[in-house]
Amino acid sequence: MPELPEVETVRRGLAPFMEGGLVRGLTLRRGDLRFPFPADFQKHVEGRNVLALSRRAKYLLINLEDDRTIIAHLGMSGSFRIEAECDETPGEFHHPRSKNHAHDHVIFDIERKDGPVRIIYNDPRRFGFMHLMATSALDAYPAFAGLGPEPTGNFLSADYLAARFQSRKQPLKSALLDQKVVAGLGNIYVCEALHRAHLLPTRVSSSIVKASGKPAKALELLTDDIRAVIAEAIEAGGSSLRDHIQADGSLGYFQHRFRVYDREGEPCMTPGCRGTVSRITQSGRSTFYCSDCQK
DNA sequence: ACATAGACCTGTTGGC
DNA sequence: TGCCAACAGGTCTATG
Repeated sequence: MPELPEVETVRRGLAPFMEGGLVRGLTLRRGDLRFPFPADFQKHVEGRNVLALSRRAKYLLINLEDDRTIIAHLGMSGSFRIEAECDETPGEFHHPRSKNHAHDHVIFDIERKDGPVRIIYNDPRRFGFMHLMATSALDAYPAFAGLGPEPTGNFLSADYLAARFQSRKQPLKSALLDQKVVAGLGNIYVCEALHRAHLLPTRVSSSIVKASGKPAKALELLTDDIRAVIAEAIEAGGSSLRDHIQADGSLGYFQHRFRVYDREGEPCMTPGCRGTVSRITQSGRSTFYCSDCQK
């Protein structure tokens, strides 16, 4: 589920409940997710205030006082939800019936001026993980070394991509999935961006760079489309927050109409295009595209 | 440098 | 209805 826009939505949803709150309790329902939890995880976290929530690529960063930051990754199936205290029975929390509580692995009990809240991390497949770093040493976190620029910021440009693609024979799909090229793109949004840019996912990356090393027009368009796809998805996440947060407290899953992803056999949505969406496998992942309007 | 396959896990879906 | 294979939004490792 979580590519950059979903993680950003989770961050925005959690921030009002966690920032400025005190972690009264941290409950681990098992010893590990994808990796073991940090040694003395509770000891480092309990009794500390949450200063801020931020995000890098698909990583959620929970910054605590005393130079500590929790680095959380949601893997494929991780999600957070928020439970408020019941009015009638203080100490009890609202449990949405729709949720499968079997995979509630981590519980943050947050103390706030307006009452306690419970933040629950649920992850059926357990590909997610949580690590702990000194905030002052965050840059030394191995996964952050060599991470590409965020598609939301100014460092992603056609010139930058041209430099990265210049000698790449990799297909565009693989190059864009590489977190060292652009941080935060995943299978869905790469498919969507390439569809918007009318570029075949199988196309050799260097083919959209001119001999001079300057970006071809196609790469200029691709850059804009990556930005647009991500920005729109973050927007969609924002509206889903307003709609869903009261319903069951879940964060991260939101309705978003994709133009190609998971639409195999359906008509291409490019205006004027009469093609049909195809599915192929590239490096073990499904790729969706239209062979009529993507070249 | 690059591609592919497999690993980690459980849940959902679609075909028979 | 049941059963089973295929597949799922992410990374990491090993192997060619």
